[in-house]
Amino acid sequence: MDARKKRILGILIDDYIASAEPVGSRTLAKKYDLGISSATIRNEMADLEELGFLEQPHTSAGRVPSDRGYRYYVDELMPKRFITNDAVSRVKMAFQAPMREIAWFIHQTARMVSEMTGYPSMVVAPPVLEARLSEIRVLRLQSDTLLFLVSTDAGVVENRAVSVPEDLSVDQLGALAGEFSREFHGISIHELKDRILDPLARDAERYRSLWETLGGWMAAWNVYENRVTLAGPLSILQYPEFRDIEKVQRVLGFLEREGAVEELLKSALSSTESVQVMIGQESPVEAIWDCSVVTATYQVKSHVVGQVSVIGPKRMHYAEVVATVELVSEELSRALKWA
Amino acid sequence: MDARKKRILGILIDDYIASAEPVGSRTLAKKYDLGISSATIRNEMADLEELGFLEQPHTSAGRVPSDRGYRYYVDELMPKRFITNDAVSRVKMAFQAPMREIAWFIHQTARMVSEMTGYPSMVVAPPVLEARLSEIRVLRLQSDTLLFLVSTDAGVVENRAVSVPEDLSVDQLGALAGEFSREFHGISIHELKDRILDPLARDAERYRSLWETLGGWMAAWNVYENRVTLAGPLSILQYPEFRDIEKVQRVLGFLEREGAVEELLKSALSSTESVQVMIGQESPVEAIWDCSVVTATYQVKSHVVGQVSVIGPKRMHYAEVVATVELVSEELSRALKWA
DNA sequence: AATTAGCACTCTATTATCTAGAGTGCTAAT
DNA sequence: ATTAGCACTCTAGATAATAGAGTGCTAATT
Repeated sequence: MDARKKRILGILIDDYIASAEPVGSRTLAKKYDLGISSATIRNEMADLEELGFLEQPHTSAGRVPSDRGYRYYVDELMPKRFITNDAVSRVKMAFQAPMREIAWFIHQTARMVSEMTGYPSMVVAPPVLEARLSEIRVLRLQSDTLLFLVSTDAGVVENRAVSVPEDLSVDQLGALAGEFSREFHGISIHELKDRILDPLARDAERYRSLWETLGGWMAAWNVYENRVTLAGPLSILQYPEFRDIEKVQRVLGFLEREGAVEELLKSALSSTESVQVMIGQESPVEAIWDCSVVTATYQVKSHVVGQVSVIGPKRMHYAEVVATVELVSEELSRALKWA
Repeated sequence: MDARKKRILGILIDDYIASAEPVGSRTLAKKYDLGISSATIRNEMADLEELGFLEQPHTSAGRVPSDRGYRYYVDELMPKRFITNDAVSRVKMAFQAPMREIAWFIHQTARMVSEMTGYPSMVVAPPVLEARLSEIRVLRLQSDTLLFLVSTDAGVVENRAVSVPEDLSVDQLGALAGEFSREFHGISIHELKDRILDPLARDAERYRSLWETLGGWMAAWNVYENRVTLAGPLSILQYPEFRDIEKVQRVLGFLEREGAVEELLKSALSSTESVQVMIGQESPVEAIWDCSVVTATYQVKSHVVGQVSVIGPKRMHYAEVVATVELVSEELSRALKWA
């Protein structure tokens, strides 16, 4: 791999990323001022193909990068720090907005990433079910409605209005909240769920119907077990590689399947790199073998708690996407510091 | 329009809804036991075409319902109360789950409707910005974090954790909340926003930085100005009329455009019918001229506050969709009664 | 008078065939 | 080592041919 080969490979991939058309030697020679003829480029391209960086859709077409070619591009060739000041300030701004429930926050993040990159984005939320309870408060909203406010070490995760048939006084409410907080402090929501659902684990006589209500509430809480938010799935329709409806369905079907994306992104957690790129068949999931996935992790208290991810055609604008995803995940880590 | 014509029209539309293929006289005669020959059916079909209920894609193809044909089908021919017990219990169940923020609730509703019908669903949320404030509570979450809990006559709409630099005592907090509640009771969130953002309208000296924080919060609140949640947009990909990516983009592009759907559905508000069907070119929006939209309104305190809507190809399973949308909107009205 | 069988006609979707053009690899000249 | 030249390959797109489904009309039948 001499410098000229690298140069040609880099330019070819850039051109292909921009045009989506197989790149021929003549085009390359004419369009870019390489100082060598198309014949020479042809020879180099033949070498690059032999090395496995390029492939031909068919004998008389131009060349297209192989998975390995993209890999080399991502690791060695692509421009770094490809991000505008506008983007940086947009992201910083977004995370200065006041806090809300985590689910919503994650949702907005995914939207922003998708909008900025032009590809679908998946964001994995922190594992709320494993957060430790710090406090439970109970407020009276209306005569027959209580509001439960559950704080954890990951912030306020949940609040719910619950209709309670029993008539509890203000004092009783306070006592109830205190009791809850004491009894459940430090356990995870996951455990809380089990405890409340298990009739043996609790004093069944006091606040009977309240317990039952809470039980129902908890049982319905599995919404949260899906930690992944998908945003902007339709943006892939604009790319010519997704002209084929079948392909679109295969990919988007996978992305929409609950849990599937979470599973996929787990395989990106092992790396120590802050941003990881998964190209084509490097993915364990066949449905997305002609896609690439770029994933960054974010942290709370220096523990990885979630991921910010982008999916698109292998012909992806890697430099920009990597930079964006990295920026967002960093800012997200910062924004979650209050947790 | 004698009975036989109606029968033929009804069967033809049912068949076309199921098959997506133009229906010919021979097919009709063979597949359904009408007791008349294909020639007779041909004559009837020619009449129905002349009446404007059917049209031919080209001379030697079968017939396809026209907008007017679908309209007649929806108004007169289609089976009523087309809904399974399973569906009914699913919906009732869903609305028994405990309450959460309205935005989330609406989101879940849209998802359910899309899943049940197999078409994209749009749900218009109640106009939260116009709800009247009933109470504001302020809690301390952590030493430097306050939680604002805003109740309105449409329920708990919002809660936000806000970092407050000032060190307020418990008493001060209570006083603050009381002051807020008194001062702002009965005004809309819309007005609240204006008031807080206007530095002249308030005593600038007390809680200065708190006010500023709240101002920032309010300024960012325009998220809520988009009242529409879209769910399941990808489901249209499965229908053969959306084999064409261009068309998909045109329709989904419209659905994703903020405000566009809200605008469209406004035109369905005038009717006194609980469910309204908009067929093809009956829609004011050209982008969805080969779609149909089924919309039901829901109420709080017998005021219409939002809509539940489904969009799909004109060849839509109207009976089922109408029944579903009606059921969901009724249950939604019931569930929101606590407001 | 309504229905039906028969038939010529129309139109599309599919398949087969042809062609231009872009790109290649190889060879010989620079 | 590079490049010009050239024969060769393969696809995308255009054109032509064909089968088949469906129609409308007419004349026969009930």
